[in-house]
Amino acid sequence: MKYEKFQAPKGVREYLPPESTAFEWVREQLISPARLAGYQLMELPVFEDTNLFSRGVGESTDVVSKEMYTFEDRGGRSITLRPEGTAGVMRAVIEANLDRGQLPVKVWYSGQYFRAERPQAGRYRQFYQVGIEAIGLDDPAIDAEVIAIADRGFKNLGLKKYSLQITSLGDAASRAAHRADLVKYFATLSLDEVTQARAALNPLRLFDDKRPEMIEAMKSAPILLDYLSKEAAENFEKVQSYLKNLGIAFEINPRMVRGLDYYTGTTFEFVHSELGAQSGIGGGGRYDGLMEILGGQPLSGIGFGLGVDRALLAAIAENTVPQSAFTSDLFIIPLGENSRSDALRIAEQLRAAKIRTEIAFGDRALKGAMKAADKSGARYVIVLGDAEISSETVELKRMTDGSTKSVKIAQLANELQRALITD
RNA sequence: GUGGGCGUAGCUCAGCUGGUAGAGCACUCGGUUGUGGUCCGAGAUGUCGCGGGUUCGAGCCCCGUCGCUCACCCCA
Repeated sequence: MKYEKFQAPKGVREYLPPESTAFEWVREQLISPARLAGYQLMELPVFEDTNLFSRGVGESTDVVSKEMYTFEDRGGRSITLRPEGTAGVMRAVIEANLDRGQLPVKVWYSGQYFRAERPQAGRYRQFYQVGIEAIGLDDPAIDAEVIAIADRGFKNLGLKKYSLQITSLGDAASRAAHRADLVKYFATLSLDEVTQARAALNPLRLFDDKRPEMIEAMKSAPILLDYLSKEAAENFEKVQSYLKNLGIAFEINPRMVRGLDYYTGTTFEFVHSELGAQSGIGGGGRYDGLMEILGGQPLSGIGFGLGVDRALLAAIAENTVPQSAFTSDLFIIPLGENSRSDALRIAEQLRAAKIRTEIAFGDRALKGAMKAADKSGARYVIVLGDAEISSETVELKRMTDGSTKSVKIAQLANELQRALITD
């Protein structure tokens, strides 16, 4: 009787050895700048009350209207697997009253997110993001710092073929004035029903329409940047000057539209040129009303989410991933049943001394075990048989040149530590 | 959700106009008794994604299904 095999659910991306090493590296490079800037970890649930997202992210977004993994739990609650990170962070900050303490609240997070889309290059149903949020202060210098942290993450990866686009969605007054004129402008166009519906939900979305005739039609549409209030315009100017001073290249893209409704003010996106259709490797922006909408104080915040999967694809495309598979310092080959126990004990002691140690398991011939040691990339090898155990001495073999040296087992840790430094 | 391409050994793939499967790499063992990387030799492995149909006969044709992939859409 043979059992049927299982497959991973559709659209999930898994990282197995040896590739997982690269994934781990990318994630670390992306988030380390945030740690260095004083952002602290927030570890949150992957599922939340469905309303948190429909209210926070916005009903008009595709993310909420057709991409959420929503189900009822055993208590009859409507639960949704998180499609993005910011709403959950806000909920936790409000719930724990972190916004009553010193501001800004600076946090980072990392984990998987879920959207029920058709899978594609760089687009998965479960994907990984790292992100940060700086909550509670509306200071353009924070905007610049947040962008700089994201940019440093990509620089850490060695990426070059990416660009930063920024714009400002202004404050409430700016958007209201613009929206009125935009709707008037749409009336002069003959839009099909679907497009009209999108425009009704969020007029800005038409700027993202990729059909040639729409791109043409939107060319003379009023631009939000021209409607910024004096204060919003000044803020945006400051952000730009800070970025210039930081030496971070950017271009202003007044037609940029983000997929989440909560964005206001400074908004940005990192785009990589070698990734095909799914080119966004990260993005974020300020969200003035989000916290209040979610039942908290009317505080502003800004943050970003960076795509770990896509950043990895970008690093692969630019060939910047280091070849750093795990290699051990010492490979122990026990010969015969008697030496197994000693091999385990010696390995344990060496690891306690931070020496990376592997053991050849199973009943392989010595030749096969040596081969395994060689392939593992181990720098030294010892064979442990009856003779070695009774003499308490092993031949420490250096794999690079095959040379050996007699070493007392008790002295192995010291000897290896010395040898590994001078090598 | 819509459309195109694909699905053969662990991996990369070949398999001509239908006649019941191969290569390279990897893997295991060996080249005399306890020392790797080269070389030589030997060996194991597939319900040809799954289900149904056409046919004397299907990996090759048809339908369905699952998955992968690319694009639309959308976004990380």
